[in-house]
Amino acid sequence: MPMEKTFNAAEAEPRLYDAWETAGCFVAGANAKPEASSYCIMIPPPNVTGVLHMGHAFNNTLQDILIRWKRMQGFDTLWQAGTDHAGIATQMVVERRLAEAQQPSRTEMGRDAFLQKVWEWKGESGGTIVNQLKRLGASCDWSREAFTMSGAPAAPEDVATGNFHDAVIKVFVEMYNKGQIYRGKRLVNWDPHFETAISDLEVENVEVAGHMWHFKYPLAGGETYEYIEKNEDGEVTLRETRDYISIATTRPETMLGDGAVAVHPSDARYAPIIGKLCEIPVGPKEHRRLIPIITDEYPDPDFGSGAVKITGAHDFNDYQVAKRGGIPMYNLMDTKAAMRADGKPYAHEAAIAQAIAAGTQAFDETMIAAMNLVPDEYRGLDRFEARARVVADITAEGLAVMVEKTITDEDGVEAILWEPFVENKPIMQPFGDRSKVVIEPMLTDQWFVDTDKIVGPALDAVKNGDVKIMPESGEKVYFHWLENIEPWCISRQLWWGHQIPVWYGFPVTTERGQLMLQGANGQALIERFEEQGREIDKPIWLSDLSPIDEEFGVSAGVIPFCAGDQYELQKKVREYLDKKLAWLGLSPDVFSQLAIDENPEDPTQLFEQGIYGLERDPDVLDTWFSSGLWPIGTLGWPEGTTELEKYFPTTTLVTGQDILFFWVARMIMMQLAVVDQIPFDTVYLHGLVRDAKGKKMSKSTGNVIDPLDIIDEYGADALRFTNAAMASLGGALKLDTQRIAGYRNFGTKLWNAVRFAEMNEVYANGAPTTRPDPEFTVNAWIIGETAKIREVVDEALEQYRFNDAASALYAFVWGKVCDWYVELSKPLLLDGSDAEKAETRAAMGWVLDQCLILLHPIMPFITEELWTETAARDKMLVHADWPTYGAELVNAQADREMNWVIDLIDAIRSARGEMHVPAGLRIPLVQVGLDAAGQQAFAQNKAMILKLGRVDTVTEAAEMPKGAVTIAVPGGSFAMPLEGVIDVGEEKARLEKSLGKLAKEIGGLRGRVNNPKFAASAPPEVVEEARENLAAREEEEAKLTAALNRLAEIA
RNA sequence: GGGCGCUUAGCUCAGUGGUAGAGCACUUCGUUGACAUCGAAGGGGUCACUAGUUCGAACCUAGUAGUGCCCACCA
Repeated sequence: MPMEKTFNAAEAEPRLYDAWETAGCFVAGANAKPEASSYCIMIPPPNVTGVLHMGHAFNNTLQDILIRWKRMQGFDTLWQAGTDHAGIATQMVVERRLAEAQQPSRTEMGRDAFLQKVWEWKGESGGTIVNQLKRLGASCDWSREAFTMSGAPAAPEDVATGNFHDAVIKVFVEMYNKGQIYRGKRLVNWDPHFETAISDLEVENVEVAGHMWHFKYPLAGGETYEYIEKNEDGEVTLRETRDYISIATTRPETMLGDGAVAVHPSDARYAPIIGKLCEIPVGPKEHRRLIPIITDEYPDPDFGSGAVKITGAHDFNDYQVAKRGGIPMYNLMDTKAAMRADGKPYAHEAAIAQAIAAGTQAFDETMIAAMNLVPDEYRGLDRFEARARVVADITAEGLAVMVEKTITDEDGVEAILWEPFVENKPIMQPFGDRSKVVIEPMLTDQWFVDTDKIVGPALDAVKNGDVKIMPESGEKVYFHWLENIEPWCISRQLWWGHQIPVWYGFPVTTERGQLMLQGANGQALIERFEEQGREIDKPIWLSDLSPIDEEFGVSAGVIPFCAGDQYELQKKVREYLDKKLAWLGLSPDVFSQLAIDENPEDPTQLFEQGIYGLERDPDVLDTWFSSGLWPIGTLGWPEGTTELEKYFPTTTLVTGQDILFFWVARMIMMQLAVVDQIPFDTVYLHGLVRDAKGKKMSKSTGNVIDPLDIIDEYGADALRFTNAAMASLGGALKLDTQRIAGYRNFGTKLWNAVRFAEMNEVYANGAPTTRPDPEFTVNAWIIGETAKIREVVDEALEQYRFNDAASALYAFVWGKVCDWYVELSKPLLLDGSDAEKAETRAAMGWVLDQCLILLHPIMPFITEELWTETAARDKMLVHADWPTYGAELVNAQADREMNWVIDLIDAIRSARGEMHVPAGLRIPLVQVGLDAAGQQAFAQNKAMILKLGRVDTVTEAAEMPKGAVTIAVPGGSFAMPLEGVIDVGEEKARLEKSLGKLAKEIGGLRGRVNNPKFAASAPPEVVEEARENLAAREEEEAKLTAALNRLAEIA
């Protein structure tokens, strides 16, 4: 049965993928040669709720090319598959689904029920992206599919195997114990939509139209001062008596939390009022807060008024100033970024704040955090509403700075108007990358990785070349970020994620003076002892903080106990109690009954619920903290698995440059911090896949290309080939469907070349097995060409130049095999001798097999189909041996001869075309003065030349016939006597055009060859090449000039 | 403000010192026994600009002009 004319991708792809998977072709170590070295790629885990987009398709195509290539080479390969739990993204999706289904909200159903829902959703949708990756042909080892939340408490066994959770927890505990993780109250980026802290990287700064308002902060007690402005020459430009200080702000609502006004110490304008108090011009008049005017290096005297209000709890700059100056930082907003409505009435709070500003009231962090300085009338307002209200109120009171404005009415009369000074200016505003709402700097307790402590080895690893980042520009970006790295906020106020393994105890004292450590639920440790009938003989004042508490990292009166499991936790609590009792001078024996329960009935439950009433930190870890452990976590760490032994450190990481900081840098840091090894040798970074015009794909623009639609329409191979062809190092990735169609056509071309072979009995005796030792030039030539291309492909892939590999294969298969070899073989296969037929069939079979092998990593489906359909094979193509032949297969003589033949056919065709010889017309050819090599080449390939040149007869002549079209070849000339068919003028024009081109080339070549400095400085082979080139051009020029002269004789 | 790129044919892009390339688009011709998802031929480029280095520059250096991305605290 003859083959179909085209490859049916839709039918074949699922069938082939299934066959590979069923046969276990992708499992770790499949097709590995004995003693093979390992080659491992970790998939960048897509979000478990995700669907495949073009970025995934591109990224995974490159990984698959590498892994299939290495697998065929016989390496012990592993492409580790898996998905990421994607904290915020997944929680967002599930919450939205609950809302759509009109089910109780997250907060209504509570943490456990909600997590149950998330796991259900994971079970439903988690397979989606995996199946989509399979459609792309990704040859991951799915039997090892990992998940970043596997092994977490409450993880249903059917949706997540493995134990990533333990690795994450273990790392947290180890880093905590090494002091690389700490907790503290810091100003962090707060996302009011998700009500969680986020890291710097999750903030997008966007320029938006904003306003800058200018307000007067009146000096306390009606004081005045001489305000003097001078120009550069020191001349006074303004002098007036002021009873206020002018402040500019883009965020008036934060004025409510001001702790001071700062000016630069060198700013003479404000020197008279340094240390005085001024009034925040908002809120009820009788309770206006007074704040000090201080100096700090931060304000720029040349910007605005030179005076800056300091709101430590709502601005990152102000935070630094406030810390330096001991200025209280009043938090104004709740978790939704609405103005706080809790706490005591404003009058009460303001009075305390007043005392603090006056220096008569001591304060600490906890006390400040509890205070609500939002005036009663603003409480509960959204921050933007509050802003409008504050502006309106200040303006109404006349405390806005006013400016003159000249207006002209209809009659051309000018009038001067005073209006509030509000500048319209673009400001950079921070937005949450997921929520898209304005991020609020918030003062909260969070967990941080002390990146300074672990960044060094990560920098060194790239600097000394242990880890290579490609393209190289990525290394510069990497260095720049790591050298200026900030602490990494890793706690998130979410529910979906790895809950932080820290339990808190509050050392407190009861009325009886005996309670020592309790959780938030009030369950008290001491009561447990009393239940057990043990009397405490004297009161224990454990609420007194001690060096012991410091040692355990007390923060805001809370003692954290970080532990990876219940035994550790019990031991830590016990250790704390023992030490504290000793410090108090009590016998540890008091708590001897606090025996560590080595064999609890249900340890998990005990652990999860906390022990002894301690409360577990409700927060979860940043998703990137866990994905930062992807390399070791998926290989089974902390167990010393054979996979870990074999595949770690992994080989290549292929990922988008947009997650260089999020993921790549952190993986390097964390792997080095945890196991003191680099996670991979090479990082291949690529850009964002864009549309044909270079625009970012987005739903709103409507230019999103769905890879699955592309696969449906053109097949996975076409998409993959396009991806490979786009993947130049550091190149732009513009996806054009026309291009995809072109590569689909390429597949069809290959298909039909094999179809031709099949029709010509190439596979009649089964699979092509051995490479023939060719007698005939055309076969020797194509075998040499194949050998060259194998070297090119390997070299390109070694250097991650996917586009070079793809375009070399394209040019070879289409341009050499199909356009020339198949055509040249036709006279041999159709009319040749038995020997010619047999050898050509064998050669063609071998060459096409090589094409399938070399193309397989890029186009796995169509090549596998052709491989298995043409003949019975020992192995599937996916496991075929990758060839190693090279230059030794190139036959220089055959090369020369075939190139001469090809050039001749080209010249005949070109002349025919330009002379408008009808395509169907067979013409006579005259050969003139051909040298021996030419004679031989012509004679040996005569049938091909006649067929492809559409020549019917060949004669020899001593001289060029008149009125003929001239074709100059090395070693002689040919003529096409076409009197009556051709136009003499046209031939003249053709020759002149060729001569013109030649003259230009010859001019350049002569200039070089005749320049003594060229001969002296250039490499000998370059000089030699130029000389040969010149000689050949000159020979051609002479022939064409002679032809032109002959034409002149006629005309 | 800092950093990193980019500028080559109508379009999208390769090309890192030695005769300017590909695909698509365009023009002409073609139902030649693998393929019209095809074949043959052809047109089309001061390699952004300027100045250097070099025997020789699209490529190296410096600057200029566009343009894109990342980072950044100017209230």
